[in-house]
Amino acid sequence: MAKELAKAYHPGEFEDRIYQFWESNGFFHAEVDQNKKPYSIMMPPPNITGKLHMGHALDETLQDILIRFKRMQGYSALWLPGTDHASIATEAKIVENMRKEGIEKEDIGREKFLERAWEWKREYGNTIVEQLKKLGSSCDWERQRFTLDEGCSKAVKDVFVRLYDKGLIYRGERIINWCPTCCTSISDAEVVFEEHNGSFWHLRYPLSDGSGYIELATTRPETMLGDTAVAVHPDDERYKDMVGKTVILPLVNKEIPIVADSYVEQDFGTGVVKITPAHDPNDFEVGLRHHLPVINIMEENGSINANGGKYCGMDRYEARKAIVDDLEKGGYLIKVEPIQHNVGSCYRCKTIIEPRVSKQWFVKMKPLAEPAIECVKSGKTKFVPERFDKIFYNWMENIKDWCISRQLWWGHRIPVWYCGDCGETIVAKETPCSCPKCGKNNLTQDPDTLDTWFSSALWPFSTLGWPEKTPELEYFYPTSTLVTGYDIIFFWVARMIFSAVEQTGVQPFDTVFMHGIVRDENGVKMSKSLGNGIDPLDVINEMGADALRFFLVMGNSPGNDMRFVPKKVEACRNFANKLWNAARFIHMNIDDYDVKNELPDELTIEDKWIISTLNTAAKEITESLEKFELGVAVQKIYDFIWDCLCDWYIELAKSRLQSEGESAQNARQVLVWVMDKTLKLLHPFMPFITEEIWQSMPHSGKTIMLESYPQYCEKYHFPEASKQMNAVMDAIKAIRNRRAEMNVPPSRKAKIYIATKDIDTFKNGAKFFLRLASASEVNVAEEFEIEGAVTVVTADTKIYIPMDELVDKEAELKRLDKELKAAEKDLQFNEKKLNNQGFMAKAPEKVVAEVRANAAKFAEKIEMIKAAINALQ
RNA sequence: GGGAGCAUAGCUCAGCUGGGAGAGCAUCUGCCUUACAAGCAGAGGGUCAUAGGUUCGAGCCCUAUUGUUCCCACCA
Repeated sequence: MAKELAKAYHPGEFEDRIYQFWESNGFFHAEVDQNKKPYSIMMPPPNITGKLHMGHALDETLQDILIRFKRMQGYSALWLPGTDHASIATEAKIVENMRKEGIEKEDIGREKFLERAWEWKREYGNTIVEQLKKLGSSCDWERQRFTLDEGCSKAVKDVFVRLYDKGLIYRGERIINWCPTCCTSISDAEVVFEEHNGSFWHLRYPLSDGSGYIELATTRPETMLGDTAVAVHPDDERYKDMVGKTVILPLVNKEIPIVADSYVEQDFGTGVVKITPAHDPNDFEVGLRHHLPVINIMEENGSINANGGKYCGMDRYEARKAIVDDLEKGGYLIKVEPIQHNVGSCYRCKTIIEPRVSKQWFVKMKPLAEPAIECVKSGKTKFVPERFDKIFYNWMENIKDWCISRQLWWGHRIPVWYCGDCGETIVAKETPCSCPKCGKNNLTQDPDTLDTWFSSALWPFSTLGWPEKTPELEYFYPTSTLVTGYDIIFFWVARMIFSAVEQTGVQPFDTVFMHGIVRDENGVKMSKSLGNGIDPLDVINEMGADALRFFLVMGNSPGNDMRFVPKKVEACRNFANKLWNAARFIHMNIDDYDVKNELPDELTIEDKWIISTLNTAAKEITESLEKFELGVAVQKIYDFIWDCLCDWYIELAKSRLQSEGESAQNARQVLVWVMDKTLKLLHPFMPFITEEIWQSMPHSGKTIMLESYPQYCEKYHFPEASKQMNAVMDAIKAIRNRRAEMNVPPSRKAKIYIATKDIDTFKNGAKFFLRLASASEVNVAEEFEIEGAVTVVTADTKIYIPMDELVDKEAELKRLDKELKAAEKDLQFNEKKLNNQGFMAKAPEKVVAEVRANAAKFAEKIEMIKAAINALQ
């Protein structure tokens, strides 16, 4: 570690070195330790295909702040990192790469494909992890996990079998969302609805008995190939007579019935709906109610299949065109209306999804949802901010069964085998050698894999060794806090809750700390397609990780979105620079001396003031952190460092430091002590700079990150000294203010006369006026008789500055009069309250006392101003 | 259709359980005061969206309204 600090703050020169120092010393590692309380966070595993973006940076920063804070508070703080195999995204990536070589995945087969995938994972899967380190993330890398590693696989199989045995996993022909590009089913949560400008084709289907037509409208005319009925509302007078009749399906020339179903809205369109059970979720339901055949007309890639007759082989949109043409030619098309409607597309590839009946595996959600809701209702898991529990309830209460099978190869393969001989279905954790029913070994495993979120849903406990009862699971589980964005409540948070409650019987985490999205400077969501994303690594290179981290929590409240504003990052960098220079100042003063990091026996008023202020700050910062008010905490520490420590205490200390002897030595010690505590308070937010400075200061211990977090301490509470110091500071500010108003440069010193009842305080503080209020000489007494002076009044003082040539008696009187009026208004405000019986009777005593004190303060000030006016006249 | 958030200084946003409104940036004034011009000392700037209500007291709690963003459901 560097002993001396470089002349300017250049984070790039030490951040990597410090990270290595921490990591190589194992400071991030957390152990089961019965002498400590556990605190645990499971990192939301980023996709192995991912690249660090601002969203990660925010998420990681928040977690790191919490974990460093708790670690310093003495907890055994585990932050377990890992990555997600991201089935669809990764498989798409591999397929894409193979295509460049002219290979399709079917060409090489499942095994070879998986070999490639694992190879890809080995090569690129850790990229994002390495990037996380740049942020200073203090995770326990020794415990890093992967959602497709052996332990996770074991947990996944275990859960699958348990749920199956309980009847909560079933296989069935259902209508699911099909992505023709990814060629797999996806869950409801993975469908994104967007408004599209489409067309509403009005068609006429002729009645079989030749008595006329029935008119209906559709946005997807190609699906008519799979129509198996036409539906009207049972109460609809217009069509009452037609129910029970049949129509001839145009182009297909098939007779299909007209059924009555209350699903149809009479007022929408023509009040008639064509029913295509195989390709529309609502129609599927209608079909079930009326026992209609289900005709699948589509291939996996979205083209029309053999059931589509002459349209077979055409892409769905090509077929749409052809069918509309043919309908028109046949006289079946009445009109085409433009319509705006919502169309679902695949969250990953944006392809318009196709509802399609197919055989898939599902998790029965109702029985799982109820205990999960209860888990949050009872407060076992709390959302921060609270409002997110409503979103959670709403989703959970209306949840449909979860389609978990994916027609992909990269992922957890479904642990189900089918017997080729007797048709038995075997669900097992281990590959069975033979069919338990017929004894033959003609078994084939289900080719599908599971939804990625099925394995991430187990993350809080699968990472700790579940289903084994490991010491880690025992100690760290349930985990303490989950930090994540509100955008994945459904995908992940909700699924972790119901999975944990079902499998482990307890909540997966005590608190869910939600954050928002990082938008660009104009409030637009950052996205690859818009190219408005900002690379956190670029920001780190330019401003430092500490500045980026600080920015990400400053002025941000839980659950709210934020904007990335470069100017603000710069302000945070400037703050780091400020601290850096404060440290350099201290070095300048201590390097030639032997200075201990402990408080001297004798403390001056300014020492007591800064110690007391720091003490209060420590209390408030801790409280804010415990309430997840990180933005508030960071503001407090910013104010303390910049305003209290740098702008005041260091300035106040300068005169003492220039002297020799004990007084200077005491000042050095206080500076070192205060800096030490300050660095610790700041460390969770700005880990790098605090370590770098801390190492350069007198200290014991190996690293600041394992030091204890400053706590409020009664013996550092000095209310009286603080009050006195504040009186002096008020007077200094008032003088500066007055001089600035009169445009007097600081170089122009002047004598000052302080009239006050508190002579001791101001005689004591006289030296501060010399340096900080441009005084050439300070006189303190109860009263002065001075002609033609500039007068400054505070609650405790009346100060005369004889600067004859600057004194304009008229202007001075005017100014004093203005101040008098202001003070009188203040007094009135407080007196009004004191005269208010309701206030006196009902307001808390503390508030009343405060108002009383204020009234007295302003009354005194008024007297001072009046006296000053008299003296001037 | 259901639900949620937001509306505070010119801009971007804080304001924790109700006790006379804050920060950063921007603007203006004066300063190289030997840690820091990535700085120092000052200044200006707000009917806290609107209208009611509760309360001794409301930016904060309640009701309604307007504007805005988002989530869920879904329109054949």
